Amino acid sequence: MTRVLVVDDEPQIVRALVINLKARKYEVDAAHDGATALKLAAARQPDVVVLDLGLPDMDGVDVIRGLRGWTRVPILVLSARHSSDEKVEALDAGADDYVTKPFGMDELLARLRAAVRRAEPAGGGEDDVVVETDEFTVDLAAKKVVRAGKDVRLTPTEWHLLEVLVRGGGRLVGQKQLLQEVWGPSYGTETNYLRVYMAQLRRKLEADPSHPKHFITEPGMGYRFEK
Amino acid sequence: MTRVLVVDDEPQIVRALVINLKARKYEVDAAHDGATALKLAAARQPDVVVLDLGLPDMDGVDVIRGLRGWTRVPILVLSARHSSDEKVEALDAGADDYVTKPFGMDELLARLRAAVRRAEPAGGGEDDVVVETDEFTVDLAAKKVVRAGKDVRLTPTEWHLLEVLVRGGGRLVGQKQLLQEVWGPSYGTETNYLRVYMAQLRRKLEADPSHPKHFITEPGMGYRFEK
DNA sequence: CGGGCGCGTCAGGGTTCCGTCAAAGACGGT
DNA sequence: ACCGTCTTTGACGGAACCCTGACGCGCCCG
Repeated sequence: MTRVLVVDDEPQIVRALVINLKARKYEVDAAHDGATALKLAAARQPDVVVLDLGLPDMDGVDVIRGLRGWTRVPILVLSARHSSDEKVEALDAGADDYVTKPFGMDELLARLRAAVRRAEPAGGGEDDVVVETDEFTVDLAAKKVVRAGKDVRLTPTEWHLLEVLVRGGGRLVGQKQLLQEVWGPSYGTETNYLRVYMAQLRRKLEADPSHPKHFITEPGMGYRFEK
Repeated sequence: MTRVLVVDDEPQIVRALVINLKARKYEVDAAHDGATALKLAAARQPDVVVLDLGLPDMDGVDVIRGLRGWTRVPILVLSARHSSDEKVEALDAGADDYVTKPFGMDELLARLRAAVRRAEPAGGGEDDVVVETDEFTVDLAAKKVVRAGKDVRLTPTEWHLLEVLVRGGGRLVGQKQLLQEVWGPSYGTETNYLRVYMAQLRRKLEADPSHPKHFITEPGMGYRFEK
C-alpha cells in the first residue's frame, strides 16, 4: 500500500485530502507544521509527501530542503501563491510538482499518481534484495534476517540501521548520514545512538560481537557493512 | 549536456522555447507533429520531452503512450486546455507534469529542471570513482583502499589528504591548498602537519616509503599523486 | 666550506572517539 | 492501570587519533 504524508495547517484541507486518499486505499499520515512533518517523514518513510508551503512554524521551502537532505521521496507542493518566483524556488529546492490552491481533487490525485509511478523501481536490475554472509542472511524485501536456520528478531530501529548499512553495499556510510536516515534530519550529531545500536546489531548477528567481521567501524568517519 | 525534445505545432512557441533552452546550454531538437516527435525521440534519445497536446496529426495522449511503450524519459505536457479531465488523462497516460498555456518561462524551466533532476540517478546507475596504481587501489565513493588484497585502514585526516591528492589527478597540489582543504581555511602555514601525514600515507601505501613512487614531493611547492 | 632551510622520521601526551553497561523514559497492548 | 518491549540517556574505561617538539639529513646559497 502506498503511504502518503500530508502536511498542511488548514484542518479542512487535511480532512478533504485524508478522506479522498483513504477512499483510494492510500495509507495516510498528517502533520500540521514543519517540525512534525520532518519527524513523521523520518519515522514513517512515506512514498510521497503532499506539502503546503504556508506553515505556522517554518518556511515550507526549508521543509523541502530538510527532506532532501536525506531522502528522495517525491514531494508535491501545495500553495496559495501563484507567483512564478515561489514556484521556481520550491521546485529548485527539490520539489517534484507544484499545485496552486484552489486545486481540483482529480488533478491532484492524478499528479500524485504520476509522482508515485515515477518513483517506482526503475525498469532494470534491482533483484539483489538478498545479501548473504558466512554467518547470516539478510532479505531486504521480506525484512527478514536468518542466522543458523533461525529468524533473528530485530527491533524497527535495528532493522532500519541494518538496512541502510547493507544497502551501502560495502561502501562506508558516514555517521551523520546514518543518523539522519535512521533517526531523521535533525539527528546529525547524536553518535551515542549509533554506538548503542551498532552494539545491538553485532550482539545479534556477529559470531564474536567484540571482534566484528561484518560491521566495521571506521573511527571518526562511520561504519561499513562487509560480506 | 542535457538534450530536450520540444514538440509543438505553433512556431512561435517552439522558437521561444528553443531560444531559452539553448541560452541555458541545453541541446534542443524540435518536432511539429506527433509522428516526427516519436521518430526523433527514438533517434536522438532526449533526456526530457516537452510536449504540446494539440498536434495536427494525432492526439497528444497517444504520443505519450507511444513514448511510454519503450522509454521512461520524463514528459512535460503543455496544453491550452485547463480542463481537469484532460490533465488527468495525460498524467495517467504517463506524463510527468502538466503546464497550461499561457505559461511563465521561468516556471516551465524550473519544472523542466525538476523533471531532469529526478530522472538522473535512475538512468545512470552508480559511478564508483576508482583509481588504481600498481600497488594499491583507491575507491573514492566507498572510501576504501585495498593493497595486496587487504583493506588498508586510514584515519579521517589521512583519508582526507589522500582524497584531495587523488582528485588532483596527477597535478601538483600546493601545500597551502592541501592544508586549507584538509585542516580548514585558517591553516595555511602549518606545513609540519603535511610532513607528518604524508609520511603516514607513504608508510601505509608505498612499497618503499622512503623512496615514494606515487606521493611525490615538489620541494617548496607541494605534493603530487601519480599512478 | 659552513650555515640555513625545507623535508622526513620518530615518539610522547592530551584529547577525542568508541564499546559497554545500566537505568530511566516512552510506547503499546492486554 | 499494569507490564513488557523498545528507545533514549548518562557514565566510564580503553583505544585510536591528532598535535607537537626534537632530531637528522640533503640541498641551496652565501
